Amino acid sequence: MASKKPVAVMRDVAKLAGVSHQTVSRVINEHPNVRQETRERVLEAMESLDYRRNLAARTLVTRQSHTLGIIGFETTLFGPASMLYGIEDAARTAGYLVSIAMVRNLDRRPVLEAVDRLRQHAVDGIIAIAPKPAVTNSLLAAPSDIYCVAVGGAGEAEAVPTVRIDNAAGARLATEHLLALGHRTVHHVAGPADWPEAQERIAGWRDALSAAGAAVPPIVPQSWNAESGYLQGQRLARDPSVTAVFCANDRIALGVLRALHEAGRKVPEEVSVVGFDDMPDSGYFLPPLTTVRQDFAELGRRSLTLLLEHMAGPDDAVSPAHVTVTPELVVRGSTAPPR
Amino acid sequence: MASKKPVAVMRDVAKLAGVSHQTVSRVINEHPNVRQETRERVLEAMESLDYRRNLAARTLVTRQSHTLGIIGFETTLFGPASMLYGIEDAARTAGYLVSIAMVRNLDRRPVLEAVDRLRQHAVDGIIAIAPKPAVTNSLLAAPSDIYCVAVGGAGEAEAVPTVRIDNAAGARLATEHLLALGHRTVHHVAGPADWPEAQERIAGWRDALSAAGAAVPPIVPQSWNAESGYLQGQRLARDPSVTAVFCANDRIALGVLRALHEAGRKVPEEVSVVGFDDMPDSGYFLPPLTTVRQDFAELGRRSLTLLLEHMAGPDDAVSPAHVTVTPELVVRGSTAPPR
DNA sequence: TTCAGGAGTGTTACCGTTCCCAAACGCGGC
DNA sequence: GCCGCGTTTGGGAACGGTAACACTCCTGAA
Repeated sequence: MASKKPVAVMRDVAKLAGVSHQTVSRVINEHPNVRQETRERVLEAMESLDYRRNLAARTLVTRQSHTLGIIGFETTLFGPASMLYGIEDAARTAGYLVSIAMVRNLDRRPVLEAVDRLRQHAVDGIIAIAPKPAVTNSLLAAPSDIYCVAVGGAGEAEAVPTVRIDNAAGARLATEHLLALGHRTVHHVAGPADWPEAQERIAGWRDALSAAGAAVPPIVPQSWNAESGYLQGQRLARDPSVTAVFCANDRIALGVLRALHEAGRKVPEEVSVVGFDDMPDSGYFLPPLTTVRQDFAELGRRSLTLLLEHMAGPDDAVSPAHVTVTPELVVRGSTAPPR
Repeated sequence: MASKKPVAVMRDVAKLAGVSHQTVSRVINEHPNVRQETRERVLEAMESLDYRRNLAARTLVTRQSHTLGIIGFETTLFGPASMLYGIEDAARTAGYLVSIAMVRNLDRRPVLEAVDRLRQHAVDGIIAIAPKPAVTNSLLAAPSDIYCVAVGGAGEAEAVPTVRIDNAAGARLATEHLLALGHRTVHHVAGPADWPEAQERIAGWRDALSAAGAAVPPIVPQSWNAESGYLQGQRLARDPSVTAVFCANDRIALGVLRALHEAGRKVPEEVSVVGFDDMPDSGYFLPPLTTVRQDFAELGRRSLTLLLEHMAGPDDAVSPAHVTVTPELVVRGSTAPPR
């Protein structure tokens, strides 16, 4: 075998180029005061030795790992996964590596443990994809020498900078679309009561109904998944006065569609349905789902920008502490005027 | 403000405990030769100073970062995202942090760049979630001092250790289920031709048909998404002899279901449909989808185990270089005997 | 001619660990 | 009482970078 590889270090490069290691350091850090000729000689030496700098050594002295930490929850779902993707993409171009620390539940303990784990690995900043108050609060309790940003959450007055979409506006968009089609009111299948995002969507829906003078049907907040949509859909299907349903996300909408179908109520002829998220295949539901599109990847990118700005100089406050992205209505085949 | 925090280092702990830094090091590394009383004194000092060791310094000298790298592709999809989740979970309990490097396409260049990026950050090993030959080949071209494992791919004789599911067996399961219901043959909507997993599913499907003496209909490999399922579904819907369709994944199946529905062909009464993957909401399709379940998280966990074993001692070859997980048929409402 | 100042380079210290080796200590056997 | 040996402890030297500072040139103004 003998796949000996005497990994080249800075001294080797320096020796080969006939300069001091400090000059090599200056070259890789693009320090201006290096003669062009010297620089080239060093670069050549680096090339021929296949040199790459030891980031651990650099981190040790600079206290910057050029690594960002992400705290994630249920990142198997499309939304969180896309945010992760967006963050990683932006981080890469900004010269950062991304490390992940997932939490199984959103209690204080696991979140703090995750922060701690990332901190030991000297991450320069943390983005939390876990939009519940418990998480942002835990973030606040984290050591203050580390920069944190939360993405996808809600809450106005959080002390932690946040990137979020305007859930209320999205819900209004959906509700107004249905009202404009001529529905007398719009029912809502809400997300879990303890998620701010679900609350904001409820608020937006309620606002739109009130503004139009429409009745506000009761809601029964449950879960984000298709099953809870199915269960609530069965209830709604039994009520002949229901002609329009706004679902807190696309998965719930999928369950509602199935319940309506099984009850023999045609969509969109008898009942219109709107979702939220615009998952990859929502356009292939039966019927293709009208929904509110969230640009998750954009959310991820924005959160990274926000984090980097805060890291650069927290006092500058270049961008506001809370960034809001506006969602967009995508009209497909699941909505129509009432008969 | 003045949130000064003179982070405690090993020397501080040593001083407080009245020992040398070396003894502190022995305590945190659980070296046996430390007197019980001394150990306790040191632990107490660590506690009171809120000491945590500087991993960069440790990495510098041990050349082990206790970080694992993951190369991912399209990790917004449920499958890859779940594998990532499974890997992270297992890595955490094994004491590793996970860093991710995503690639936008599977050419050699981006993959090698990803390897390089991870290597600079001194990861101890790499798991590639990107099951195409181009990737595993690139992995082989990577510097040999780093351990690599591929997950979710196919290929028997790869030089890179692999964890995969038995796609052929899964496809056979699906096909045999349909044949057992009484269908004369089974049509297949395949995945992209250049994915080994798609090829294996084709092979399994073909095997099952041949074994039963059934005709083997032609296939038109396309993509993994609902759209391509929809397009192919429209073609199949026009052919009245089609009574059973096996789809290469659940998303394709969703598209096929929509095409059949639009063509007025009832599922499962007129046509049976089977998917592959068992995505979270497949049970709420119209009708609920019979499918082949892949345990993605398990795949992730296994790949981590394999990697750790190889890192511990490549010669031992504790477990075989290629681990195969068996999928499972989940029967729901989209399959029935032909009329 | 002298001197200030900046560009280009080298010298040395230091970041916080772990590793290597030696020293101090305790203990049983001669 | 002394020696050999194993346990416990400490003192340096790495590890591979960056930061601070000093030193040489060279230029241009006084």
